[in-house]
Parts: sequence; C-alpha cells; structure tokens
Amino acid sequence: MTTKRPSIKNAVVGHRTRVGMERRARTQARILAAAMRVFAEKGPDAPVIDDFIREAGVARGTFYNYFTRTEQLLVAVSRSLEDDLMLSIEEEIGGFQDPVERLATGVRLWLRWARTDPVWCAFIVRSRFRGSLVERQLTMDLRDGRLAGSFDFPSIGIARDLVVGTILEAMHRTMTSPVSMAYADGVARTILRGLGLDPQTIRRLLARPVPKLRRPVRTLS
Amino acid sequence: MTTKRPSIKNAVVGHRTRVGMERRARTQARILAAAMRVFAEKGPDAPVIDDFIREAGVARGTFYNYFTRTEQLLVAVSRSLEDDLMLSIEEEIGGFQDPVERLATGVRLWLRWARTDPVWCAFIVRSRFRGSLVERQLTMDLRDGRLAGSFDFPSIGIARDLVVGTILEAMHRTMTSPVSMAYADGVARTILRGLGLDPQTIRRLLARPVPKLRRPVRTLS
Amino acid sequence: MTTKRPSIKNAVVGHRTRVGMERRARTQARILAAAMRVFAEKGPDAPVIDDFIREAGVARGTFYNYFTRTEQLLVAVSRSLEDDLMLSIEEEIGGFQDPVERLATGVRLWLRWARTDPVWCAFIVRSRFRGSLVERQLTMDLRDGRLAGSFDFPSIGIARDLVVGTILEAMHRTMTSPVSMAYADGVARTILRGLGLDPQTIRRLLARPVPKLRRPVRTLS
Amino acid sequence: MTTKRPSIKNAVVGHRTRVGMERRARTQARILAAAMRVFAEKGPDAPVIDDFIREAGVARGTFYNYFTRTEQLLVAVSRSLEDDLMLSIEEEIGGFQDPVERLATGVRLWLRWARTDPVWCAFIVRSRFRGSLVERQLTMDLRDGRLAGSFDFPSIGIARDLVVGTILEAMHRTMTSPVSMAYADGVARTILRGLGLDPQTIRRLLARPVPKLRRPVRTLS
DNA sequence: TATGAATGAGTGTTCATTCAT
DNA sequence: AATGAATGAACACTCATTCAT
Repeated sequence: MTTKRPSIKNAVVGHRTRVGMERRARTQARILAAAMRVFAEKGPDAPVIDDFIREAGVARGTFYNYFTRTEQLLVAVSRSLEDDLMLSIEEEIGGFQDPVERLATGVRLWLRWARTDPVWCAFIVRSRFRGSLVERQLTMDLRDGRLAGSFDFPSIGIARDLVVGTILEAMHRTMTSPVSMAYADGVARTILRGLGLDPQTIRRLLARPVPKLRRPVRTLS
Repeated sequence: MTTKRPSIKNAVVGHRTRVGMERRARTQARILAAAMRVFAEKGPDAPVIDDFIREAGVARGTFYNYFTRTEQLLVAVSRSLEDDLMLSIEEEIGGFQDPVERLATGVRLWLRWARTDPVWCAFIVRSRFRGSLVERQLTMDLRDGRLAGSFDFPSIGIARDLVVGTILEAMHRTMTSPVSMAYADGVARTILRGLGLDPQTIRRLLARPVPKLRRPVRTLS
Repeated sequence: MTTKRPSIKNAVVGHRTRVGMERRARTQARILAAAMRVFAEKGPDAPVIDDFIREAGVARGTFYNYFTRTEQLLVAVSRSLEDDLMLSIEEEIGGFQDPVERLATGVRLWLRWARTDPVWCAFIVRSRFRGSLVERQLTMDLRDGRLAGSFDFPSIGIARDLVVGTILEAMHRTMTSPVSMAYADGVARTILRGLGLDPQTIRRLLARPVPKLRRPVRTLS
Repeated sequence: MTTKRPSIKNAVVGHRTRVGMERRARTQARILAAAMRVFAEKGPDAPVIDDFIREAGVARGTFYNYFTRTEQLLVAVSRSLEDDLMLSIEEEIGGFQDPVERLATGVRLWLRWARTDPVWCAFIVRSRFRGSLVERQLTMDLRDGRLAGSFDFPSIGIARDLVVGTILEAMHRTMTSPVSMAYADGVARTILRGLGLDPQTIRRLLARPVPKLRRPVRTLS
C-alpha cells in the first residue's frame, strides 16, 4: 500500500526540484530572448547589462545568476542565429546527394537570406563568432566533394577560408549597399570556381532554381 | 610702400604661424606614434585616452586638440600599417607588367608577412578598417587582368570580396595556429583559381621565387 | 480522563516537537561548525553569507532561520574558541590553590598557545570580542589574589585592563613576528609585576615548569 | 637685460605649475578634513566613498584622483589625530629631564584627554593603526628610563606592549562607561608598577599636578 | 596652443534579504 | 523547517569631456 503512494517527503523534494528547475529554465530563456532583441537593436558591442535586464524585466541580481559576462550572451545569441539559418538551409538541401549541389545551394540560400535580413546580416558579420553547425556542414561537404573528384583545392582548411571569407565580405557589402540577386549568384559562382569546379558545371548548377526556405527562420528585425 | 617691405607685424605673424604649424605637425605625429605602440600592446578596443596621453607625454587637453574620438586614432594607425606594407610590396611588384603576376606576387608577399609578424596580423584582422591604398591597387590589378583576358569573374566587386575575404580568413588562421609556407601559397593558388586562372598558369606563377621585401616595414612587435 | 491517557494527537505532537528540536539543534551545529572553518580561512570580516551556506550545505532561507546577522556567528565562534582554550587551561590550573599561581600559569599557557597557533591567535586579536569565561576566571583570580594580600592594584577593573591589554598586544606581536618562549615568560613577568608582585616571588613562580595542555583544544588551523 | 626679466615661457610654465600644485594641495586638504568629520560621525568602517565626496563637495572622479582606498584615508586621519595629541603632550613634557616623569605625565595626559573626548577615544581604539610619533616617543622614554636604572623590564618590546595594551583597554573602558579621574591615575600607577617602579616613587610622581594642554588639540567632536 | 585638475554620468558587481513553494 | 530563485539597493570604479589658467 505504502509503496503505491510515494512518500510525502520524496514527493515534496521532487516537486520542489522540478519547479525550481522549470523556473530557472524559463528565466534563462527570457533573458536570452531579450538579449536577442537588444543585440538586434544596438549591435554586438554597445549593449550594457542594464539594457538586457530592462528588456527582460528581471532584476540585476537575477541577470548575474545566469550570466556574468556580456560576451557569454553574445556567443549564445550568435550561435543560435547562425544555427537557426543553417537548420533551415539543411532542411532544403538535406535531400541532395551531391555535395557540390549541397554546397552551391547552401551558399545561394545563405546569401539570399543575407539580402533579405540586413539586421541579421550585420549581426553575423560584426560578431566574430562562427557557429559550430555551419562549420561542421561546410567541412563535410568540402571533404565529400573532393573525395568525389568534383572539387580541387590544396587543403580543406584553405577551401573553408575561401568560402567563409568570401561570404563574409559579400555579406559586408550586402549590408553596406543593396545588391542585386545576380550579385549573390556571382559570388556563388566565384566561390565554386575557386573550389576547382569548371565553368560549365557551375553554369548548370546555377541554372537550377533556388528552393524557398520553408522552415521559418528566427529573425532579429 | 607697404607692398615693398612687409611690415614687421606681418613678418612676426607669419613666423608665428609657421612655427605654430610645425609644432602642430610635430605634436600630432607624436600622438600617432604613441597610439601605434599603445594599440600594439593592448589591441584595438581596450586602450583608453589615458593610455595615449601617457605614452605620448602630452596633456589631456592637448589630445583633444587633435583627436576627439579614439576611433579616429585607430583608423589612422590602421591605415598607416596597411599602407606601409602595401608600399613595400609595391616596390617589389612595381616592375611587373603583367597584372596577374603583380597580384599573385602581392598576395604571396602579404601572406608571408602575416606569418612573420603575428602582432601586425592580429591588428589588421581585428580592426575592421580596410586601407585605401591596398583597395586601389587591388582594384586596378583586377581590372587590368580582366581587360587582358587573364581573369574571369562576374564583377570586380565580387573578385575583390574573394581576394580580401579569403586573405582575411587566412590571416585569422595564421594568427590562431602557425601555418606552413605551403599554406600561404595554397591560399594564393585558390584565390587565383577563383579569379578564373587555369591551373597550368597558376603553377607556372607560383613556381617563381618570391622576392624579399627590401623596404623596411614598420612593425608593431 | 484525558489527563490519564495522553491523546494520540498529543503524543504525535510531542514526537514531532522533539524531532523538530533535534533537527534544529543539528542544523544549528552544522552552521556553526561551517562558520568556524569559514572564519578560519577568510578572517572575521571578509566572509559573506554565501560562504557560510555553501560550507554548511544548507539553503539561504535555512540560514536565516538561525542567524540574521553575520556578527552573531562571529560572536558565537569567537566565544567558543576562547572558551575552549580557557577550559583546557582551567583543567591544568584547577588544582592550584593559590590564585597567583593560577593566574601566572594561566597567562603562560595562554601565550604559549598563541605561539603555537597563529591562526587562532590572529582570530582572537582581530575579533574584538572578549569571551565571558575568561573574564569570569580572571576577575575571580584577581579578587582572590588581592584578598590574600598577594596582589596590589588600585581596582580590579584596572588590573583586568592591564592583563587583557598587555596580552592582546603581546598576541599581536606574536602573530606579526615570531617570538621566543622567553618573550612569553617576559610578558608574564611584567604583568605580574604590574599586579604588585615582588620580583622574588615572580622569579619563583616562573621557575616552575609549565604544564602541558592535556585536553585537546579545538583549532582553526 | 634679458636675464633680468624671466622669459615669458618660463614664467607661464612656472605659474601654471605653481597654480596647479596649489590647487591640488587645497583639494587634498579639503578631502582630508571632510574625511575626519565623516569618520567622527560614522566610525572607521561604515563610511563609503559617497560619504566623503558629499562631505567634501567634490566629484567622484576627484576623490579617486587622490585616494583609491578608503583605508588610505583612515590611516591618514588616524595618524593625524594621534600625532596631534602627541604633539600637544610633547609640548608639556618636553621640558622634563627625567624620562620616567615624561612617561608618567604623558600617560596621565593621554588618559585625561580620552576622558574628555570620547569620540576621539573611540576612534583611536577602533582603528587598529598605531601612529608612528607616539611609538617613537614611547620607545625613547622606555629606553632612557631603563638606562637610567629607573625602569626594570625584560625588554623594550614587552614594556611597550604593557603600556600600549593597558592604555588601549583603559580607553575602551572609558568610552564604554564614564570613569573617574582617579581611574585614569590608577591606570598610570599600575603601568608604572609594571615597568618596575617602586610604589614610593610612583606615589611621588602622581602627587604632582597634571599640566593643562596648552596647544589646542584638533578634535572630532 | 598646451596644460591638467575637476567633473559626473555611466557601468559592473556584490550581497543581504524576501518569499512562494 | 527547508529550499533557492528572485530581488534591488548599495557600492566601487572608470573614463570621456570640460574649462580655467
């Protein structure tokens, strides 16, 4: 009989623990969401702790229960934003077998999104952080494409630097002055060229329509 | 009459003006030189005005007579550092007729220097500013190379983004982990590939020895 | 009727009450023991409530059920530490009939202990609190010694100030720079002199060996 | 001729320097005077920087131009207060040849002042700092008195601990409960006894009238 | 033009205390 | 009685900027 009903003591402790953890999670989420809005408005460097606690509606002390450095917030938000787009893109290119096609489409989607959301774009460019998800996918595609004989470059590191560096500069240009969609595809073309693809193949790849992102991407705007 | 013999008063004013201008120039140069040392030691963001005036040995008020924002100093120093290397490089490649050879050698010299001087490298990467001299030369070479039929890219802007972006990422990697000289040439190879050069030509270009920089480059270390 | 057989309810309440009181005592003891360790490590002023609850492994709220001021803890620990040594000393001098001999030996034992345990010494000196037990014993011995005609001083208060003040300064010196055992006896000699003892008697008293403390003294080290 | 008239440049620089130094000295004095009032009101531990700047009527930054730690202020004020009384006392006992008489009168004057000014008394007792001037004079008198054969104690250090310790405890008692003037002399008597003086001499010394302090003592009240 | 003392808004951080569970 | 998340007043410290000399 007694075994059926959990002892009051255990129940209470479990309950308390659970309630406490839930509350913690909720508060942390609230601060993070607020931080995202703050960063969106003020950029990655300007915000001060006051901005975050005002936006989140928590007390100073509460903030310090979760984060002690503004930078921690920036990293968390930055990673979340990059990963978010990457997940949306992955949803579109997940079906492709060809790593070259994956990469080509991925770059085009990425740059298109950068055009659509300049705030997001500026944020990603200015925060020096580079998300782990995008790095992982990129490395994989480069390796697979080289193994398949499609790509030709000295090393994966160099190829990665080409892709990331060029895209970042392109994003920088995008947020500075509005660019055409042809510009985005031109960047993709040049990157693929740098990875050793022949013009013919590139032309064929870029002729395909770019899929629309179906998964809603969290945005800063 | 008065036109023949300049009045003493005028002479004095002129003298004073001249002396004043010289003093201005000297003080400004002193502050700039100090700023360079300060930035070298503390990075581009940490320094406060106190650091500059202490290093330069001028009073607070004096500083404000020349610069009102720390950022102005950063831009000035940054430009000076980039231009400095660019001038040294230009001295070597000035004799080359072929824009492709100019660019190839320029990139190789730039990356080699980055390997040699990690402090300089970190500084250039972290300060978002891009010097005008390097931009001008780069644009010129890209345009000439395309006109000559050697390069093939969608637009000069895109080509510029490829070159600058890839180099910046490569520099970032250089300052993070030591890289071989082969890496530097691999980056050059990939960039040239992205600009539309065929592998054969690239191989031929990279087979040539890299000239040594003869002009001493001002350094942060 | 009800008086004969205690109602079950009452029994339960009594049980609960007893259990509760035991728990209270146990928790309080835990906090005190933790406080002693914390004070030993950080001194009397630095510790914050967080230190105590972390060391004791109790929740913030629990702490406030027992102490509302850090100072209360300090007083409790301080008194305990002083009384502890006093009890050990009392065990040695309890057999002496002569109050003068009691006091002389007590002072010598006290200073010897101060030499042995600088952490304890520093703690007693820095916390201005003066334990009640030592005050009581000291007053008693001074009074008895005067009644017996051994001591000669204007008032017990003054005599007490002489003993306590000199010992505190001596302890201060002990914790600042290491002192010889002769220093300790020199202090005892001077105190006894101040209490009106003649040099001859003092010499005879200090010629006797100092007993070893048999009761283990709780220590901070 | 030119040598007669100092060059304008020199005159200006000298003038500026002088003016600056004067202003600095004035501000520092202002902060110190304010600190003294603040310490008098709130004791040595409670005051916060805000208290000092409000009382002194200077800006936060100004305060930090002169003191970076509250403790520095405490030390400065403490030393000043102790030295101040010591100077007044020295003025009275300066004429005495006999070190014993110097010391006896000094102790009596010191304790009498403590009775008169409980705020000052509390301050000296609570701030652990011991001024250098009083230490120096005391050590000198003890040494001279011993050399002259008047005093008899194991070491100067011990004698110093007796004097300082007993006086501090006596001051503590004075600020806790009002004491008679007889108490003050009783303390002096006991101290002298501890230093080895015979009762006869002590009685003779204490029979002399205590001089009045002529030099005004800066006070906290 | 150069000086540097003075300013005070701004910011990060601590920590005693409360209170719903 | 025990818990611990949340609170926010209090505090230390920084540093760009001004201005009288």
